[in-house]
Amino acid sequence: MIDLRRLRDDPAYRAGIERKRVADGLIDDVLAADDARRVLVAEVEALRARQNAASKEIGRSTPEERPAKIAAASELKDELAAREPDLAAAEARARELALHLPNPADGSVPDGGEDDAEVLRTVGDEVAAPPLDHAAFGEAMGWVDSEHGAATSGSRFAYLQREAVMLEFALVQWVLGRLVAEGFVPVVPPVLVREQVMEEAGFFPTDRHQVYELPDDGLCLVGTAEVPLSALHRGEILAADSLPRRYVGFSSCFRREAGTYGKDTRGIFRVHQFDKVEMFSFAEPDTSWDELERLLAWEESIVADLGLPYRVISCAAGDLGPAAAKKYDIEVWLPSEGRYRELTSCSNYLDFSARRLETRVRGGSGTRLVHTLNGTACAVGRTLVFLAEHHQDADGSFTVPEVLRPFLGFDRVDPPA
RNA sequence: GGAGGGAUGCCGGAGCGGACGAACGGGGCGGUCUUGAAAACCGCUGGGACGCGAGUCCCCGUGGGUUCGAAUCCCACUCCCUCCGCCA
Repeated sequence: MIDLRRLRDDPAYRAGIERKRVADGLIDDVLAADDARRVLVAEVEALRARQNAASKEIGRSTPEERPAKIAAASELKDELAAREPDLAAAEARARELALHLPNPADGSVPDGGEDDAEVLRTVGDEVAAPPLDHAAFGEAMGWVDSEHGAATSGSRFAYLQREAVMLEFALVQWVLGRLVAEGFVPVVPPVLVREQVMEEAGFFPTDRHQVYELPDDGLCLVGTAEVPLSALHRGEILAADSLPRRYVGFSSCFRREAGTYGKDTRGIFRVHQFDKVEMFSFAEPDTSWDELERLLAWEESIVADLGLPYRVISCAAGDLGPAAAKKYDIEVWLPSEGRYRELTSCSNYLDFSARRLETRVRGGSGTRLVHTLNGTACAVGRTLVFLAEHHQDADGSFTVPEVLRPFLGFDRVDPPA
């Protein structure tokens, strides 16, 4: 949820929203709805004040005076009751419209869409493609069974098998261990959450089409651990000296991938269900930009230690999604496609989701909304995709990245005979 | 799944439908006293909306309802506890 007062008063704030390409007139509609709301708030509250005063007087009156005063208060009550539905309607409308406005893009974010990201740095070499692409390799190794996955659950589902499973848990162990050592609290969160949490975390209504819902129970399958992690301190006021609070969540993630027909259909690059280790920070408003850089640094070190060549981009305004004010993607070179593809990302939401979740900080200059940030520590499936190409040897075997070896009983995997 | 009990401020814990945003205790903050500290004593100590402001309004798990008036009565929901049943 955006800050309506700032939208009214701060032209830069409004400009940040406009850079995200919102529907024509939506901003003005929101402002108009909010103005209408405020007019009614003033009117209804004045009526309520009169009614409250009248009622209080009854309590102080003698029994003889009461009937007349009750009659008078009754009239005020009816007058109030006649206006209240208008206020409720105005509030609902203002909120409904405002929910569709995205968090403004930060000033440092480039203009444009998907193709306008700014490349910040490139690390490692753009190596040539190995004999097999990730999908063919996964099949050859007996790691990925998409055929039976599709038979059981439909397209974009797969059975992950054999060493790939061991690699998954090695990755998770390694990444969790590293981040716990940095002070992150490890969490296995619920993956089914209430619809309300989806809205408060900033995903509904804008991204609703990407989410699996279980209407009988009023629950949704999360697309990332970010959702339950952001709701962890819902309605709480955190002590300033307890920040930043950093959590690292492991969860399965479920995404409908609507609108991606025919895109990335090979292998497990893009599937409906995958596991992910996700970082999440609650930070003080004054230092959240530093926190974003820290998340990025952790992500880079993880990708680099896996031996993957990558580049860091700052996403353009139109590609940020509704909640992020700024987002870095780490894109890894995918040899079989001859281009960089997204592996991880991190974003600063500022107070956008904290406003709906009502998570605040107390201390210093009073009580303020916290800032929330999130970043991918390890998207397992996609990491396996890149490992399959970068650690595939000429003879069709697989070399285990150095950092994962302590968690596995083997250093390399030969192709099945 | 069945039967009961509960949810109040930072914490504990009161609260006959009318002066309750809320007694009392603890904690915290400030002050007096003291060479310093402790003790004692005094004061302060929730969040949010609207407004330039004075101020007004809302919040006692959540959402409705009854009433001139609800922390207090009614309904639904959520969560917690106890007992019974079932279960990986």
